[in-house]
Amino acid sequence: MKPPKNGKSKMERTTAADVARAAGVSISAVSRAFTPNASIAKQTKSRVMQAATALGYQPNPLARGLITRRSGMIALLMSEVTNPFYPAVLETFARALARRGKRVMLFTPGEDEPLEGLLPQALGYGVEGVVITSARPTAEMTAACESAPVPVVLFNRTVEGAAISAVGCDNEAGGRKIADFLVESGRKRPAFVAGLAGASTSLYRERGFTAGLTAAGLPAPPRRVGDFTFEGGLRAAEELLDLKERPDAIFAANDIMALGVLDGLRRVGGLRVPEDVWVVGFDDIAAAAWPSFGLTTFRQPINRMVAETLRILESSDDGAPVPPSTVLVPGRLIERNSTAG
Amino acid sequence: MKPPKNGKSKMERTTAADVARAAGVSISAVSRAFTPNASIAKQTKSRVMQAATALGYQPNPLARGLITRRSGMIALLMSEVTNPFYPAVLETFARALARRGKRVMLFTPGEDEPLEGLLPQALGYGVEGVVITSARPTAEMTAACESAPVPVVLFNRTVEGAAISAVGCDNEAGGRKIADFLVESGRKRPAFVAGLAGASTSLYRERGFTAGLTAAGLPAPPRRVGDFTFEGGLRAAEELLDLKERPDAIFAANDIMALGVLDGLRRVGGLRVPEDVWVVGFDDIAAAAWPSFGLTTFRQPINRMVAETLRILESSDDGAPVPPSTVLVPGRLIERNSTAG
DNA sequence: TCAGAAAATAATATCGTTATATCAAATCAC
DNA sequence: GTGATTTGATATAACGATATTATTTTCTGA
Repeated sequence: MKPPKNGKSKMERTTAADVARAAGVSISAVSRAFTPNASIAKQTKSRVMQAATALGYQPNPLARGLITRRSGMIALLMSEVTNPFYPAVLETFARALARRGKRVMLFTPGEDEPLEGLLPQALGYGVEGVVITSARPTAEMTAACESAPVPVVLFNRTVEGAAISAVGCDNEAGGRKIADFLVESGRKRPAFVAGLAGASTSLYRERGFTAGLTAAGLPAPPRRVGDFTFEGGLRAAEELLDLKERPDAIFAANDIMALGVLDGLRRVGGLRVPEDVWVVGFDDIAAAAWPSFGLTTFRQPINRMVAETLRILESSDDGAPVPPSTVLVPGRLIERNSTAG
Repeated sequence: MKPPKNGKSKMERTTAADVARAAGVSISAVSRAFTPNASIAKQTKSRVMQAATALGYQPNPLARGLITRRSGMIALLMSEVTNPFYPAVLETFARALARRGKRVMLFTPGEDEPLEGLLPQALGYGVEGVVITSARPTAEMTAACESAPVPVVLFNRTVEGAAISAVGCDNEAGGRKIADFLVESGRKRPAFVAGLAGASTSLYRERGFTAGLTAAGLPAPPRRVGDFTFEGGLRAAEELLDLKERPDAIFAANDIMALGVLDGLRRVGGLRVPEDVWVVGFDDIAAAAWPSFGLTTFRQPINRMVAETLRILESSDDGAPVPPSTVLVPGRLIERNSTAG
């Protein structure tokens, strides 16, 4: 049994009152010392701060949040944590917020918990903003978002006609760019692998892709659904190989499916990439750059997307509601070995 | 401009007082209605609940947490979110906690933010427990953990001699098992790729591995450091190929490095796996099962590890401190195509 | 020097809940 | 039917901070 380092092992929390007593000032002074731009004399502030650090004091976010309605937390509603794109998003958010002294509170629905319940819960915690990623908002949810007392931003998805801010990559332009790239490189029979039905990202990427192909005089591409998963992509590739006219290029709506497609073509179909078939993805996750894959893909600029999201969240910081805005940041095509442009 | 759906667009939060008024009872009654095992008449409770759902009331976790010291949140301290093993852990925790009505609060250090600062912050939010994963606790931090007013559990790592609970896979047994497997299959020159220096997981896995080899009369394996990253594994593979005696099997301390090793052997070294060299990893992340890799690996039973962690966190639910315990759950070897046992 | 403005401090109300003490009513034993 | 015991409800005091208002001190300029 070693003695505890300082007198109190299960330490009582030190409160503002303790600091005030130690510094010989009022509690209000302590509060003001910790409030930026508050009216306080330099000398008083330094005395308070000194006492505070000596006692290891820092304001209790709960108590502060109760009255200010600001908890220093941003809620992140995320349901598909296993697609590597989203952990990357999560990390970027966490780091960017940490830099501002804020924290991420993660809300993931349980097994068959509906997403709707999460928003009120998050609001109950007094979060200062809500970011919804990788979850298809339902109609009720849309309404709830619109009347939420804090800014809500959809990340990497949009809801047509709803008054909710959204930040994303320009998916349609991305799809178009990929189509143009394939057409210019002489591909004749491109195919498409979609994600989940109803997902706005998959939808817009397909729209741009198809538009590009038809603009070049090619027919609308054959399509399969891959559910945004590796296994789904693999299955889709197998199915596309059974077509009368085998595709000479496959664009999958996200990278993880594209990797599945690649593996399906090589391991199951016995084909070579890119000699026999080209493969293109969307996202630019880390695995896309691994030598085994060398996946050509459309990079989503996560950093900028996160920065724009935070900008929107902070733009109504003083409570004044701002009109919802939609921001589309441009991405770019990263060519690797799965194509030979 | 469409009118808001219900009377109040930026709705005032409905408080316990509102519900009390509506139900014709005191505020205390409302509180007791929401407290399990509280002394309240069935009839009163149902009347309160009815009014509550009608008004869309639910207790404010902040206010509740302020006085009860229980916020319904578990803090997760995580620094390496990009190794796919950890998002899987994160998701498992989030789902398991959601099932109990609790939430995950994620604390990720900023760029060069020290880990020490996170623990006090988390405690300030009144979290009911802290799980530390993928972060090497320093000495100060260890002390802070020991005197924390809520249970702290190290997930997938241990600190020797510290009075902190820890949950992990039996890393030493895993390393031993892999050594035995390689030896029995006739491998003569196994090598090892370590993670970060000082990481307990890498250390124990290596210890078991080396013990198994020496028990079979083989020399201690040549080793390289791979920093727990794909690129590190790739580099380590290149270096191991330059040895006078080329290894005929490589065990990497985690899967992501093992995949890097695999790719390095194939793409850079021009070797075949498993014909020329065997590769074994540790974790069993999703990518290990992809056809391109087919990585033989030691599966960490995430579900059981999470369950044990929560059990420890909850065991001192009533405030009574419980002695720290260390739980090692067994994993198992998953054989795939990167070995030919 | 002094009135008036500005700045710094202090005192008190408040955020929304639960804990505690108190009291009234209902139940029980004999 | 009385006194002891349980049950249900209420009122009030926390929890730990900030907002607001009131007060004091310091500064400014004629």
